[in-house]
Amino acid sequence: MNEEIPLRDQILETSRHFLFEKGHSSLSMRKIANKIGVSATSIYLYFDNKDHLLHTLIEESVEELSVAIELAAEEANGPIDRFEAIINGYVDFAFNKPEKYQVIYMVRSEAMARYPKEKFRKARRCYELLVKTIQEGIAKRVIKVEKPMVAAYSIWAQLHGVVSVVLNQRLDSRIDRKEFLKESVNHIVEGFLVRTTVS
Amino acid sequence: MNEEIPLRDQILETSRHFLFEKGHSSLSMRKIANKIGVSATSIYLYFDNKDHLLHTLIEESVEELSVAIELAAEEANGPIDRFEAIINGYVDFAFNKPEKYQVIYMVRSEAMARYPKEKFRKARRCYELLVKTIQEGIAKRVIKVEKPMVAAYSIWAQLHGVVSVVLNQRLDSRIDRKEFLKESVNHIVEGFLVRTTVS
Amino acid sequence: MNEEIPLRDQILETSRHFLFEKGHSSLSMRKIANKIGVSATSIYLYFDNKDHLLHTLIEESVEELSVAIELAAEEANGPIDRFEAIINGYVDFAFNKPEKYQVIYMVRSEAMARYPKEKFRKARRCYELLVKTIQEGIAKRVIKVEKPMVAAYSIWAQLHGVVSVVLNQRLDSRIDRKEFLKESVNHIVEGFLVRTTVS
Amino acid sequence: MNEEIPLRDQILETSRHFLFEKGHSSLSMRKIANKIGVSATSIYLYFDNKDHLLHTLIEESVEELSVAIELAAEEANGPIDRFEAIINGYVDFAFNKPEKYQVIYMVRSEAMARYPKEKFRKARRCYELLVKTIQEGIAKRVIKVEKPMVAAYSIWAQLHGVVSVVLNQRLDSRIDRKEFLKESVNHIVEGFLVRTTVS
DNA sequence: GATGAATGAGGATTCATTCAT
DNA sequence: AATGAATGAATCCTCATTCAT
Repeated sequence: MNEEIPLRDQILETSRHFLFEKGHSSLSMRKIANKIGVSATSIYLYFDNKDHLLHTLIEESVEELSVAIELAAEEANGPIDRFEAIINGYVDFAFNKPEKYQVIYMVRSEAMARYPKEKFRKARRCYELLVKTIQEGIAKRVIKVEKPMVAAYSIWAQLHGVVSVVLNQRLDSRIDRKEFLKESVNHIVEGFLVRTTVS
Repeated sequence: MNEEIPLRDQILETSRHFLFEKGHSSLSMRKIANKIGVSATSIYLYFDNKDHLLHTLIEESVEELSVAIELAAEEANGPIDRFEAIINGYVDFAFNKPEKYQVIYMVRSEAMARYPKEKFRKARRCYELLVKTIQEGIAKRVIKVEKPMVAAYSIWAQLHGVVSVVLNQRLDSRIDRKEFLKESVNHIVEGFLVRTTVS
Repeated sequence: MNEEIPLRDQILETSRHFLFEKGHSSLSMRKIANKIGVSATSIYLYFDNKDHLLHTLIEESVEELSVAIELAAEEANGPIDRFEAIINGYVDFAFNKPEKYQVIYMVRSEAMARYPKEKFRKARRCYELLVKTIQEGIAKRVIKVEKPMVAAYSIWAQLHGVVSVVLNQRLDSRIDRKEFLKESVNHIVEGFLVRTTVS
Repeated sequence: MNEEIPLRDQILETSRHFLFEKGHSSLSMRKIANKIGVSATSIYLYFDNKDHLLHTLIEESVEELSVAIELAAEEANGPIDRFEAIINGYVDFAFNKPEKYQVIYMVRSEAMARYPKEKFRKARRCYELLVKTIQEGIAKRVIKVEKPMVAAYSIWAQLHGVVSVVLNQRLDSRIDRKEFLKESVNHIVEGFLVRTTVS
């Protein structure tokens, strides 16, 4: 591999790759090391143990997703614009960096159980941004939602469902990915917006 | 464990339990056997190997979900009723038999790659029921959808997203499960129905 | 398999087949039973254990080889004729019933260590016939050998070497089996015979 | 065991020992490790798997036998001398390093089927040396053979038969090993040599 | 005669991790 | 900063054998 890239990053990158391609249970320290071309011991110079590696993976992905969404949101004007920016930011991240996106959801219970609770809060940052945006929309009467928190979580959950189906290749082969995605996101969003063009 | 229950069923039950609680990668033949209180060898009397066990698990869950949905659909009158029955059937199954529901999605790529393709088709049975129901609804002008197949898949994906969030305990603790679920399902469904009570 | 054949014989036959095709280490009671289409337990109705089965296998092969050679020897007139009959009997048995022949040599030390010593003596029956024949030949001045016992063993060993090479498929592909065999046997025998056609 | 000897060599040595004493089917990675006093895992630091270990064993034995014979052949003058040197080289190797000799023939079909074909060719090196020597002998009219290739293979097969009988302890206890060997080799060789001392 | 259910021991192999260098 | 050697525990799976029926 490219020798310019710091080993730590190579480890994270390779881990993500394995996780994405082969799933959690076939991620092994040795395989990572072999793929990179270093000794397995070297990984321990950067990560205390496998859990630490996995947690770092999650943490960095969550952080990157948060930043991506925040960046997208910043450029938006007005709540509707920002609302859509957040959703598109989420979907775009998922498809542009699927390996990083998957990490957030793939590493399940076992590793998660040992994941420091406080770091979960970070993950909520952009969720709270969504809640705030919805509340603004309500105030400006452009978004129609009863419970912003519930709506925000629901949107997130639905988006995740839609994105997962595509990324996990569970989509029926007769359906066009892009069309499916556009339609689905549209459907998720539309119910929340106040119809401006009533005849 | 209860000695009345056939060992084969105990194995399946225990496997599901492990899968649900600890995730795919910590499901081992030994652990299953130990939990039940039999030798690991005994499992091989009922299943050729771990793959066979996992595939049986998936197969039975898919079958049970299909039957549950079909049963719910049968009792319905008219496309809208049936549309809602299918969706409720799905959600109810997920919450009444979460371990069985999870199995369908949890056992990922590795094992799936070796899962006989023909059995996937069975899984589509209730998906096709949904498509047909939507098409009927369109014919009767009670459902408004451009591409029934895309819509059906989208609904399924969104439902799965919503259900997963709850089952995986990723829901914000301040949000009430039931409310979240009701609101979400409502939101997923409503966009498709032709508004009958327009003022 | 043919239901006419007694199970005991089917077991022996199948065992020989496995031994010949796959070697000693992949001969398992279950595989034998599966191949025949009975339960593994059934084998124990006819054989106390695996050792007993193997020993029976050896014993029957040795017996059959002995009988074959004795039969061949009986028909011969005079020591030279009988000498050649014995050798041809050995070689013919090896090639007509290779699976039975191989059994005699294939099942090695481990099982042999537990093989009742007295049964080894049986195996010597035709060896002693050879010794006696040689001695007769010496008496009649048609065979020229200093130590009949040594010669007999040597002949046997050389024949086994030659036969093994062919049966184990270790023969160079450019060499014709039959020619190799004929030449080799010829060479082994000829040194012992008194040249009758000396000018 | 001696701690001076590299583990890799100890593994090979111990494997040979097991193979020789107990036969192929009771050679297990664990047993090897236990005998040496290391963990079974350690073997995998030097050999990819059991096959690799077995193949290495064969390869090294074949190589050593080849070298031994070539060395013996080099010192000889003239084809007859060399002819005998080769044969003696073979027999001497078998008796001086019986464990290494046995390896060449003992590891049968199963493992052999996966043995890289190209390495078989190496094994033929000294066989071809024998062929060449016979051809030289024919040219110089000291060896009388019609088909050198066939003869070479036949000699090899007969030698192997004789050597095996002794090494496998199948020799009648009343027969002296050395005498048996000397007589046998003599008998194998003599037929090929042109009688120089005709009266 | 024959079997199904069950098991303890052992098979090869992989794993995360440690330690001395 | 990096590694080679080593390991205990775990993985799936197969084996010969037993026992009740």
